[in-house]
Order: sequence, then C-alpha cells, then structure tokens
Amino acid sequence: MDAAGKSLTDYPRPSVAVDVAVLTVEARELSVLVVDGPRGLALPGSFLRPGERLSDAAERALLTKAGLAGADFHQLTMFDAPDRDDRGWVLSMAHGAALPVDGLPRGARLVRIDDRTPDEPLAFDHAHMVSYAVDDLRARYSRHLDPSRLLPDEFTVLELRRLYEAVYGRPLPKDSFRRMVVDALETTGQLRSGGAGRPAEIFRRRVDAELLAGAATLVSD
Amino acid sequence: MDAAGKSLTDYPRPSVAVDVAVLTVEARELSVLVVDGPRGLALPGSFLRPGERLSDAAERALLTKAGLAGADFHQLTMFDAPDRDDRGWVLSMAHGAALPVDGLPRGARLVRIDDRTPDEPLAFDHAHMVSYAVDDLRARYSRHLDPSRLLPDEFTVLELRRLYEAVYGRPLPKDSFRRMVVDALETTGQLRSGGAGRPAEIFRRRVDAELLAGAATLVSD
DNA sequence: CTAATAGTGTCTCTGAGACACTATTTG
DNA sequence: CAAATAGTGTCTCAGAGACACTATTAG
Repeated sequence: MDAAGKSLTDYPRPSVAVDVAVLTVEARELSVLVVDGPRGLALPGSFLRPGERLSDAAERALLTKAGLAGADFHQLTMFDAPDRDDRGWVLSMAHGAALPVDGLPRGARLVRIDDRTPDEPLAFDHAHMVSYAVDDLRARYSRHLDPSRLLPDEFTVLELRRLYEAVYGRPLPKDSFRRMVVDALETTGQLRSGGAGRPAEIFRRRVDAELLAGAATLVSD
Repeated sequence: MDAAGKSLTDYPRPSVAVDVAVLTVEARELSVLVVDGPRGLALPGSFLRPGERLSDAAERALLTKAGLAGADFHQLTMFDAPDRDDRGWVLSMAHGAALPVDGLPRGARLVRIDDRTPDEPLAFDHAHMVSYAVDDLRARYSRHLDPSRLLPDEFTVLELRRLYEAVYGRPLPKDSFRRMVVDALETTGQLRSGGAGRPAEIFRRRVDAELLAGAATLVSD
C-alpha cells in the first residue's frame, strides 16, 4: 500500500463518492429507489467527507437525499473510469441495500427492475450499479433467510415465497420451497385467517439456523 | 454521486491506494506473495495516480514491487478505516490475483496460507485482505475450471485435482472429482508416461463450456 | 355442498460419494 | 509376476421437482 519514498501529497487525489442502490419489493416486483438530480434520475449518493467511512457516507446520503435511515449497506464495486463523471476525477463505491417498501418515505420514486429495460433511465453508470446490487441481493438471499428483513418479524410461508419470487424474478415451486425454508423457521402458533381457504401458519425466523440449505437451486437459472 | 451544489473541492480528499494479494500454489499449498516494506511484510501496493484506473495501479504495483506482469485482478473490498494507516487518510482497494508459481520472479517471498496462523505476519490490515482473496478465489474456482490458469494449457486430471485440493485446502474424492470436471475438458490424445502406473490422459480446457456444474459441493465445507 | 388455500406423502430423477473393479504401465 | 496409478461400473443416499392427496377455512 505504500509507495516507498513518496509522500502522500505527491499526487493529486481523486474525489471519492458513494452511491446506494436501495432495493425493495413493491407489488411483487423488485424495484430500486431513485432520486431526481441534475442529470436526471440517479441513485442517491454523496461525496465522502474527511475521516468518514464509506458506509457512513452511504447512510448519510440516504438520509439526506431520501430521508430514510437504518438500512444495512454492502459494498459492491468501485467504479473508477476516469471519465465517468464530467465534473472531474470521481471514484464511486457502489453500495447495495434493501428495505421493505413501507419503510420508504412517501413519494419515493421507485423504478421497477425488469430483466427487460435494464439500462435505460439512470444517469452515470448507475444502471450498472443496480445490476451489481441485484446480483448481490440474490446471492445473499440464497445463503440466508431474508437477511435484509424485507418481511416483518412474522410472516407466512406464502409471503416468504412471494418475496423470493420477486427477488429471483421467477416462480418457485410451492412444495419444494416450503421444505427448503421450513428448517430456518419456527412457528408462532398463530394462524392468519385473512381470505378464503385454510388459514396459514405464521412463522418467525429462527435465531440460530439462519442458513438456507439447498438454496443452491435458487442460484441457478 | 453528486452532492448537489457542492463543488468537488469543498472537502479534503483521501489518498486512494491499491493492494494486491497474489495467490499461488506451491508444493500443494496455497500461498500469497509478500514484499518487504518499512512496516514489515506486506502485500504489494501503490497509490493511485491521477487518471489511473484501479486495476492499472494494481498492475503497476506488481510490476514495480515484485517484477511481474500479466495477472488479472479482481476487486475485493475497499478498506476504509480512517486510522488504518498512520501516515494519513488512506483508503485501499484490496485486489486478488492468482499466478502459477513458475511465473513469479526468483526470490519472491511466499507465505503459506494455513487455516491456522491466519493473521500473523502481515502489516496493516493485509491479513484480512488475504482472507478476502482466498474466498474470492474459491468462489471463482467453484464456478469455472481453473479460471486463473494456475495450470498450463495441458494437464492431467490428477494435476487438476491437486490444484483444487490446494485451493480448497482439503482432499477431494478422486472419482467424483473426475466426473465433475470431465465435461469441461477435452482430450489431447496424448498420455503422460512419467512415473509408475498407467499413464494419465492429457487434457486441455474446453473453449466453450468452461462452467463447472456440480461444484456447489466444493463451496460447502 | 363448492371454492380456495395450506400443508404433506410419495414417486422419480439427478448427482455426489463410496467402493470395488478393470486397464495399463514400470520394475 | 507385484506394485502403482488411471479410469469406470455401480450402489446408496440425499435433495429437488412434480403430482396428487389430505386439511381447514369461507360462503
């Protein structure tokens, strides 16, 4: 890490920014939060302040630009093309986060993530960042049970399956899915008697075994 | 990415560095290349120069500090603790790379990566970077067949298995391993008549299907 | 009752590991 | 010949998907 004999000030330094792709599931569709900026729709972001950590800058950007707090951030990739920002030399660390849609402020602008129309509306290289965020989300959801807590503490297996179908963008078999997740759940004993049909059992996440065993299949196409 | 209304020069900027964990397999053991620096053993690294891309800085660092070229780099994580370097505010992007041991210069210092003694000898947070590099290498090797070309173009299944055993740090079953990789190989028709026993068939990588199907098992413990 | 949804029993298929067997070399 | 290594046939086990069946509610 050290350029032997060179002082830290020998070279001009880049600006370092963070951008955050906040993913959510709305109406059974994976979506990303965008904000309106001078260059059109963009991911919320900010420049890194002195002594600040990247995740703190990401949190601050989200609070400032979108009015929300409490997400957990995952570093994705640093975008470092020297000409990616016409204002100067700006490196940006892309972050991914995920929040339930009812945790977003009113009037938040969501863009649906179809596998069609992937690279349309976002400024800079932000569409590319979204793609990284989706890959990261899918990888994390295949290893753990709803690690970003897009569902509340208690939920039915159907609600969990609808969530995973949104995350992976494809239908999942009802019976296999249940067997796949049931070991990571514990029942509350309560039932949800909402609509027609037999009431569904209400579960919560098990504190110990958060791991999803055979979710290797979810990873594959 | 844009702090609306703020100019790029409103805040001091961090120094940005790259560090590279060059992994190799020597004597059937996964090892990492280190260099001697003012703070003891460390990964080769360098500060980012104006307009330079991170991967270019990583390549330059490797050439300057260790005299080697031609590796391919993978971004791992940016280490951003404000106090991680006592010379000042230095962010460092950790990179992983892998090279065959005979591509390293004479006198290169290698440190073996046991799962014991994981965090001993390296300066800064470099031991942590090595751990990321190993995880990344294993993930890439479970998806593709020797993607970093630690083996030459032609090799036997035994040589390939020895490589994978070194990468994953555990023995792999001979017969299952063969069936797992054989679809990604094509025969050269030649045989290797080296030692005792039936000569082994010599294979090369198939250009098309580089994917390793059932390598999900390699990922698990 | 029927419609609708929740949950399960069971069959098949596939793939990994274990084991033993055959094949081909050196000495 | 024996020893050593390469490669394969086959059995078992586990897990995923498909399918159909049972269970429990509303109306």
